[in-house]
Amino acid sequence: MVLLGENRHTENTMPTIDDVAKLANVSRATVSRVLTGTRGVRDDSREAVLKAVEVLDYRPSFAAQTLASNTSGYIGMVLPAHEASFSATLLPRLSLAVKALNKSLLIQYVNDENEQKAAIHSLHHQCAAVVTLSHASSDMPANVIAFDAFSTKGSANQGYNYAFAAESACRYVLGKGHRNIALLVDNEDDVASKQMLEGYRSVLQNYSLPFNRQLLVMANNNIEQALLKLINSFTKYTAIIAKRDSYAAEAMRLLREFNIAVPQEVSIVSLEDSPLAALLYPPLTCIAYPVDQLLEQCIQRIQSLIDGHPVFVEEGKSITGRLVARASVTDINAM
Amino acid sequence: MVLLGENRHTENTMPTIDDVAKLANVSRATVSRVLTGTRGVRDDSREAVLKAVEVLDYRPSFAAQTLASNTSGYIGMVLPAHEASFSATLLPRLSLAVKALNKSLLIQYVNDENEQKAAIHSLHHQCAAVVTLSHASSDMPANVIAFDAFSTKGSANQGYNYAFAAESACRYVLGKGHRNIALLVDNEDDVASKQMLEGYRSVLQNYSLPFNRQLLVMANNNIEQALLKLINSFTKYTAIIAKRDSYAAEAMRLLREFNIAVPQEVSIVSLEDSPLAALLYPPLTCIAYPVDQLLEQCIQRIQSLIDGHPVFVEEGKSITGRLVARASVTDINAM
DNA sequence: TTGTACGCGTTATCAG
DNA sequence: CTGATAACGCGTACAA
Repeated sequence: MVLLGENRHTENTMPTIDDVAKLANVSRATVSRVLTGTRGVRDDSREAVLKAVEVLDYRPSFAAQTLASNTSGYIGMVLPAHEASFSATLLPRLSLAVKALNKSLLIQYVNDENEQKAAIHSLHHQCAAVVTLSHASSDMPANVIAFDAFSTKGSANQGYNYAFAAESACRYVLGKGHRNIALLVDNEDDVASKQMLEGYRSVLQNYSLPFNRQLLVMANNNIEQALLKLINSFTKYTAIIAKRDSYAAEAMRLLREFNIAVPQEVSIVSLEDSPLAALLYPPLTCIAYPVDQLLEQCIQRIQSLIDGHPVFVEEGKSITGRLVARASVTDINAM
Repeated sequence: MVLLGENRHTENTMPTIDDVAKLANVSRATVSRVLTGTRGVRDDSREAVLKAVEVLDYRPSFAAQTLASNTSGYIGMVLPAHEASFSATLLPRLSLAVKALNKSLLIQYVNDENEQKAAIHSLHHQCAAVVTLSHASSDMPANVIAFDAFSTKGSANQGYNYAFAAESACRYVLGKGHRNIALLVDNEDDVASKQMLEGYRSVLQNYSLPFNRQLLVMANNNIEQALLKLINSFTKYTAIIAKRDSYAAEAMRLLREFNIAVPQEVSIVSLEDSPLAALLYPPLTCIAYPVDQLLEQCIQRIQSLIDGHPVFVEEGKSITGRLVARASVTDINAM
């Protein structure tokens, strides 16, 4: 038997600002000043302080800082647990940005919408800003940012529009001669999924094509089952538009098991374009989700939330996905 | 004495424990007691407090709590940015566990080992525990946990042993008749990669097979280039053992481009088994990285760090990966 | 330029 | 069981 974690004899004497002050022969205030860089400090004092900091390996306490300054040092982030793979691409960059702002990233994963609301509620007091995935309800506190929907009450159509992306995907496969297009979304309540459906239907209407409810498949946290239902139905489809790469990947896997060739018999487009997309076989055509631009906007928003500046949003600049053509779509006309 | 609350007219003020106390006609202390459940409180007082909390939508400030209680409410986590996809599988579960412990998860991504050290250093004072990926140096503070290597100085062989996993993978493909096995690792300095190499060499020795340096390929953050070098060399190999699923996936992609069939011409095994593994074509055989067990150990360790209990680790129970046989390995003998 | 004193929201301590 | 009061570590007017 091995004993781990007997830290009782190591008295956790974390050095305080007073220790530094004492060692540098100055007052607490001076130490604080050189660390925060607020006011001018005489050079020798500054050096003495810095040296003392070095010697003691002193780090100011985040907690005490936020408490004293009345301005939270935290940026909160609440994420759906099932979005883990996606949020992973966000996290490193957001973490970096947050560090640049001299703040700390506080993260909480949630399983459903209720937990999400609760988490946001419990966090938004403690944080300078809290960003969350998927559209926030309209009654959210002022300092919560919905990552993919920045729309403030005044300005509509900001943020990413899944309807537009779905439209692009539709038109793309339609241009390749496909007329029976299945749509792969999350579930009934998901706002993005609703938007996708909207764009999908609008394009169908434009092309005077009928809407077949059988071709609308909702993952509902069990993409395999949902896909099996589609495959087993005798509905005809030659193209699939998936909300996520993982859905597309699962579709590929299943189709392969049923000896349905991609893209010869069924073409697939995704609205994500994660690293996964290029690794699949065949490589996945995407309307790429514009993480970079969204991220930049998000960071700007955080910035503005921190220092009170109002957000500056260019009106015409809506964010749209880029088409990344790969091999998962075939041209029916050319066959 | 009754002080009328004239502080309510500023809209941005979040309710404090004093507000609750006033509304419930008790003292701060009582409020704190019912909220933390430390001491018994008369029923009517308790109810009054709870009601007041409800009315004001009061949430205790994390910062103030950690400051006052001298026991940090944070669990820190520092992660390599390039491990994003992997850490994503960890985060949700860890977040949940942390919530259960009534603590908050503080995350920081880093780009290299120096940043990692700095981050750990800056965090470990503020946090009850900080967990990090990849092996921590031996001189780490007592409250940092290396997720995949729990070994304290005294006890060897705790945590996950990549050498053992690599051995398993080797023996597996050797059993399938492969004799020329390439090894795909991160880089020279990575401890896990070193372990893999160790296991690899030991098995080779066991089978009296020569070690060919050409078959050792290091990704060095550019897996594609590294793989190309292997492919372009005229070294013979019929099997590849990859540290990560993404490496294996990239290998599959590249081999396909060069018209090398997997698994007919080259078999592949990975030491990870992420969701990606089953989605690839052909599905990827793995020595599965035991996230679940590691996670459980990690959480126990955090627990023990929090409440000072020393943790008991059963000596014989070393954590090993499970073989998940899929289609990416072929039996040469049977061909 | 520097130091003093106070406040931030909470928990711990001690007295009733 | 409850209530005052003292920490906790730090920022910051205000005074020197």
